[in-house]
Amino acid sequence: MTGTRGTTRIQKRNRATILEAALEVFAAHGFRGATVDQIAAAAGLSKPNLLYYFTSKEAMHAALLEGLLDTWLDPLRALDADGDPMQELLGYMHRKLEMSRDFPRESRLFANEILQGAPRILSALNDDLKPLVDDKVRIIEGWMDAGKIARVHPYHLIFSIWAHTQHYADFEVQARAVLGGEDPLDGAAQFLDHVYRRLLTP
Amino acid sequence: MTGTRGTTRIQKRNRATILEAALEVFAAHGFRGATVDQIAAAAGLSKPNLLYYFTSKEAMHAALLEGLLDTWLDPLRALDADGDPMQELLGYMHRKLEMSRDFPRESRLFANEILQGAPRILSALNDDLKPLVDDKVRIIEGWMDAGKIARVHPYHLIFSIWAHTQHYADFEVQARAVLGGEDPLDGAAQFLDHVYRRLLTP
DNA sequence: CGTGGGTTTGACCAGTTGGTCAAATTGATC
DNA sequence: GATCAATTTGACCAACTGGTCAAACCCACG
Repeated sequence: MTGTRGTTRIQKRNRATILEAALEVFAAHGFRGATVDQIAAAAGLSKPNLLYYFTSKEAMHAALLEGLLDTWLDPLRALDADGDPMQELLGYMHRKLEMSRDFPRESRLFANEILQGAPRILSALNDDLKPLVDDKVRIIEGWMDAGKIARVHPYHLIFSIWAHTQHYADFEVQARAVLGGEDPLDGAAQFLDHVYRRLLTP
Repeated sequence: MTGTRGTTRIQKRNRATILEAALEVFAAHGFRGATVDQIAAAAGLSKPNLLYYFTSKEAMHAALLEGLLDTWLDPLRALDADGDPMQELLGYMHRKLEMSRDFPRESRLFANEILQGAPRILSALNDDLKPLVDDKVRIIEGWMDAGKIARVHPYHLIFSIWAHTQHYADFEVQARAVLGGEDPLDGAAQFLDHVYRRLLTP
């Protein structure tokens, strides 16, 4: 496709188009539920053309997952040891909540992968996710030792934030049904702000 | 298969065996990711034999989902307006958490269905789930009005409990990776008890 | 023990799916 | 505008999938 030179303008455009379509379809139907034909239709390209840019359906899925975990963890990386503890933790929660609103398809893609046992990103969970969380937990424990925030199990605190934000993205249909059509995320920010403020106030 | 008489002993046994196998496979791979052959292998029966007891793959899935929502909501139904508010709400949370431990496959089956947009149980969410939640929310609001528990958004309080318990069941792989192999549910009960006690104490 | 319904299965089928390939078309560069 | 690589596609294939069916098998009951 490209001899020894870098990527073409066309390549760049088509790769992006394909990944956008693949995200849409994988998020809606899961890996096995998605078909290359569906992705091709969503991308407005022919099936053989997709397989000219990505060697397989697997490759498209892998390309999406590759960047995802990184993006997903960016808010946690931003947790600053030198900031105000309550502000930092609430800020982290709010950023994650914004991602639930802005990237629901990415959230579902991730959820699908974890639900199947994380076969394709288990190593990344151990190699990248765990060290990062361990690092941030140490910061949080420092804040607790200093009496800046109340003492709670720091790992479960993070799980709790993940649980909430993932739930509002992935289970939106259910929450919306219960609320009679109202957008669940409308009240979520205020509720969660209150929950964690109350939990962490010393 | 059975003329006019009731179900045979063999039927009862095989139906149960098949549903058990189907739950295992559907929970692990989702509806489209599961194959009838896989279920047959897991059940130790031949594929045509499965289709003798269930008219289609869809029918097996439907049979599983049918009872699931009911089972899933049993703990919420048990929420007693006449009980002690804090005890009732903490008890509900703990019962849900026990279900995460005891029925992780059912939890994943449910999660898969919701993730795909709840195509097969959306009507049940509106017809059964919503009225039940509405009813219990009224009870909770009564407790808040009476000053027995702190005032929080009651719907989001329920979402919060769902989010936590669903997370510990469906994202177990991730949480376990972060904890370095330790069972996430070990510390969950104590953490959540603390969270909701602190949140709801007036 | 035979008989009739309940049960099981090997062989089979049509539709779908991921992927291939040679040929055609397009685009950039001189 | 000639040339060659990059791009696109129609036709095709092998494997898989859900489902069918006639024939075989088993089991209770007389």
